[in-house]
Amino acid sequence: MRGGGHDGRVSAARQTYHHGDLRRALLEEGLELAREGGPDAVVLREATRRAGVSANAAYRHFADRDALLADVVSRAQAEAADVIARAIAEVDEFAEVDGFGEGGAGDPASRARARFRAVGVGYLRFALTEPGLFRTAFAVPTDLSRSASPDAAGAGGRTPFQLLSDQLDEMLVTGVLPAAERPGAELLAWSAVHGLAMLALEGPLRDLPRTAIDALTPRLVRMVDLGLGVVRPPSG
Amino acid sequence: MRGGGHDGRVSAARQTYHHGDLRRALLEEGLELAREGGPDAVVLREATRRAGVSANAAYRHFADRDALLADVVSRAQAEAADVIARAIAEVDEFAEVDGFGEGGAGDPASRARARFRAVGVGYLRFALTEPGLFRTAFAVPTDLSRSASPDAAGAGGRTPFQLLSDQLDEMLVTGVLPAAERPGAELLAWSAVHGLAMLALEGPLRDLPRTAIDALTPRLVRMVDLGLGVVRPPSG
DNA sequence: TGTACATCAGTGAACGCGCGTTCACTGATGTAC
DNA sequence: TGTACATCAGTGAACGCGCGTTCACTGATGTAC
Repeated sequence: MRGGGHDGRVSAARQTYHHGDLRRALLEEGLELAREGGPDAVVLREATRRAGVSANAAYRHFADRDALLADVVSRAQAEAADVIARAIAEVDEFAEVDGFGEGGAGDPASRARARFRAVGVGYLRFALTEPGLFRTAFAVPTDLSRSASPDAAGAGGRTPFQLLSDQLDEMLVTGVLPAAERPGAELLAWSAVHGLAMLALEGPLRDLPRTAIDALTPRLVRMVDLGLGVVRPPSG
Repeated sequence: MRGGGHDGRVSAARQTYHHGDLRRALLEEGLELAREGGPDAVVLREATRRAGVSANAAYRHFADRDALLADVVSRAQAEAADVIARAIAEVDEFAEVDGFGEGGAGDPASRARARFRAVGVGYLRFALTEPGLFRTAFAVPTDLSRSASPDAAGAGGRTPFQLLSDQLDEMLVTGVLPAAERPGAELLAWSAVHGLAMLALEGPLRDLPRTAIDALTPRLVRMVDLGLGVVRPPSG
């Protein structure tokens, strides 16, 4: 309520000459465009059109189109973090209800593994549920490094990368992950889930039915989990 | 020599009214454009410009821009297959020279593993050496399914996917890969290397030095190898 | 061997598209006195 | 409480860009007789 008398989304037909919160409105429209069509769909003119404002009004709030896109990327990353955090939380809830059965799903090591796998499951869930936002968050071709976007954090102020790091740390502490494998392990794990998402979204696997990808997900996170955790390689 | 008196690449200033082999020339220029700037850089007008021909001359040989791009994609995939096949061949050469030392690198199982890992090494080598072609071969966003491109085969008439399949079959035969893990294993392995390549090329890891990616490569293929090969998961 | 003619493979000009961005401007707001 | 004025946040029109694609055309080639 710090602004004027407006609250929330301002509809296309506005009364006042001044918009009141155009910056936020453009960001919101940009995010919606990204949701619908990925990063390339974040078009300045379309965002202003949807906000019911002239095309160049955007330049009062963003240096240029890339500045808007950079902010949209941050928001998309935050949404990804939320989905991943929720997947992790599901593991914990499940364990509390009936997870202490056979195999000892309740011990710290197993919990660490389950949470780690949940990061990958959440990542892929986000990719398949929100393909446009996913590509905006993690596959932006242009150079957006100038903005760096410190507010990319979603769940609990943590980025997707940090959520992944947290679980790897836990695996290290609980003895599931060899210390020698810890450095850079984020990138190895990230590569696997990112690759499946990209192949399914805009790669050669685009025509594969979504159920096939869903079936591959647990196998993929299992592969990463086990592949990272093996202490002594059998050969070479 | 079945055409006229021309041989190989025709230079920009050509003598005859008829080009002689414009289709091939446009394909070659298109491939070069892809090499320089990825799939988006495959621009019809630029290809004709470089071939020293008017813009619409292309329509005598390609239905539209996407038809040209589809053919370029096939060629890019063939180049990828060549690089991968070479990586596999290196393993064999290495084993013949001095590979029969400690650990038994010469036995069929180890050879199968080494060849399998070489597929990933070759894939990543291609991605980092020819980023433009790589993205053209494996990350084309548009829908190119109509062309299907049966001539995407490079080395020995095999596609990158087939080369990968071959090695997985060998792993199965030599007992390295459990039979239950074989179906769909291509996609799991492919995801890992594809993900690292995409993160490094146009994702959030774009600023990571190439040496860092090179250092990750052996760890990644090892992770996949071991993660796929574990028969009995320790938990859940 | 010569010639008429269909076909093929080019040309030059133009269209429409939608974009990002800039220009000179004007309506609304807030502040000093 | 009123007023002058700087500042802020919009407007409308236009520019230039490069693209894919279409149009009506023309030069070169090959083939039937």
